[in-house]
Amino acid sequence: MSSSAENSPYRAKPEGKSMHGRIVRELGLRILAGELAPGERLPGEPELAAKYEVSRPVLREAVRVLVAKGLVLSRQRAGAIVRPRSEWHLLDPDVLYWMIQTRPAPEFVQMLMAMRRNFEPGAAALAAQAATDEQLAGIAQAYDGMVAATTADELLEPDLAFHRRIAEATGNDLMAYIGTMLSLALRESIKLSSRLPDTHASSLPRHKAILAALQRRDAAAAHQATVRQLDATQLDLSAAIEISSSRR
Amino acid sequence: MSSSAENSPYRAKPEGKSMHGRIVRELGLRILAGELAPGERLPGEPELAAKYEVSRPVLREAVRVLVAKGLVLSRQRAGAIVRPRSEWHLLDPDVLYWMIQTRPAPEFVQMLMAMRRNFEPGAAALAAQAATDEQLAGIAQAYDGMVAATTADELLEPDLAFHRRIAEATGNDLMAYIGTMLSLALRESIKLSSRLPDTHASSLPRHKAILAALQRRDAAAAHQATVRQLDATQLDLSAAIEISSSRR
DNA sequence: ATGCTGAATATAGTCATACTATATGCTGAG
DNA sequence: CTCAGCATATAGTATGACTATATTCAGCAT
Repeated sequence: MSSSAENSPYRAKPEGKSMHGRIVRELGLRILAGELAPGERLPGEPELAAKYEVSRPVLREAVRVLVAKGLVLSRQRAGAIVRPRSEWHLLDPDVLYWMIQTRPAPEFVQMLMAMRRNFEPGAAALAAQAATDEQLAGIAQAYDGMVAATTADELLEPDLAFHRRIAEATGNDLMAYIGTMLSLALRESIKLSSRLPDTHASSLPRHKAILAALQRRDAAAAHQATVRQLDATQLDLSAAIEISSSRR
Repeated sequence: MSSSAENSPYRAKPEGKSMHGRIVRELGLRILAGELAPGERLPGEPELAAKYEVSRPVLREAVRVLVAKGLVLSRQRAGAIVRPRSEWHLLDPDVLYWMIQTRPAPEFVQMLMAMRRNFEPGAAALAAQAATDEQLAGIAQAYDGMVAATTADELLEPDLAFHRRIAEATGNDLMAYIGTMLSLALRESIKLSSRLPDTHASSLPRHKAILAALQRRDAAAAHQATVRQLDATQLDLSAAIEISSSRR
């Protein structure tokens, strides 16, 4: 309002996205970063609206979204307070995204890998039993995309699709959702951290083993092949973390 | 406005909760029930506001929440359209809750059980390695609560807490979140469907085996004991479903 | 006829202001 | 010292107006 405000109240500053979207992102990141700690009360609506240079309705819409994601609790008279971490909807894509950006990458990747090791083998086993022919074809197609990739960068998307589609092929909506979120988290983690060494040559046969097991409808083999693939990934990651920490 | 409207615009009709909360619930349920199908465009804001007898800002806050949960996509000029099911945030507590209320119970419970079988054994194994003494004490306390229960109803909460706390004891926030959502889903499913036969006597020793393995820090045993407990639950459920379907 | 350009239009997005409802805290009476 | 009732701060709701933008369609040029 005060500093270099335009004469028109409708200054066009989309600044990437919509007004309320911008505020959701800023407040969400501040909460995830711990700058606004659980139990803490954030400023009143008029104050926040002034700070972000938006009207109160827009500010309220932003707060509503944060409430919807479990980050804050808004009560009359008391104001909006940050909820304890255990109440946050960590598997909301936005919350997950903010989490990636505010946590030490190695720690977060380790958490992701623990999730994968506890999720993907069983998902593959289920997919071996439940996948439709179309879904198997989709997984095979993702594998083909991996084969066609010539750089680590080109490998990323087909690789993610391969694992995500296996989760979808379980026929279990909740598992498919988890697969999608893992895929999202991995993508952003990798984009953010330094590139991994080229695992192209070593990872292809392991993925092929998973695909073959699925096509044979061999649940046990699919389980085992996925475990092996994750073990290999874990080793690659450990090496990469080793390198980046020794570089520092 | 028209039918039996009060003279004051601020008619006190909290009807359980806040205005926008009510609308979020109604629209969310209609979407989950398929009454508003993916791809379908829901009425414009002024129309919806009139229908639910609220002001447009309140209606907009409700739509924002639905957007935040991945159920709808709101674009200028085009209006708000229902997103495909694969985009919904199924592990959002509200979405999960609406899902429970709009899906055939047996089908949903089967999906939940598949999730549990693919999640809890591994979580227990991790908890055996990572749990703090306080967390182990909390799990033991939940077990004591199960022992103290005299009815199937009293058994429910300690039982849920037992499994949820194991997930928390993995030290992995994402797993803890999944444990919380599973707990929520199980509670509501059970409340909604007919009570299960009294599994008190048979379930106690199996839970004790899990607890003992955790206290011994024996990951393999914790894994195995959890698998056994889930197998038993699966049998109980199959029997219960058998009964309720033959009754029909 | 066909493809392109630009104006009309419908709809969500934003703003400003005013008033209400309610939880909290304080003050005074018992 | 306890409790009831009032004052107050803050979120909740309402109204009306204006803006921004994507879509659609008409008119023009090719």
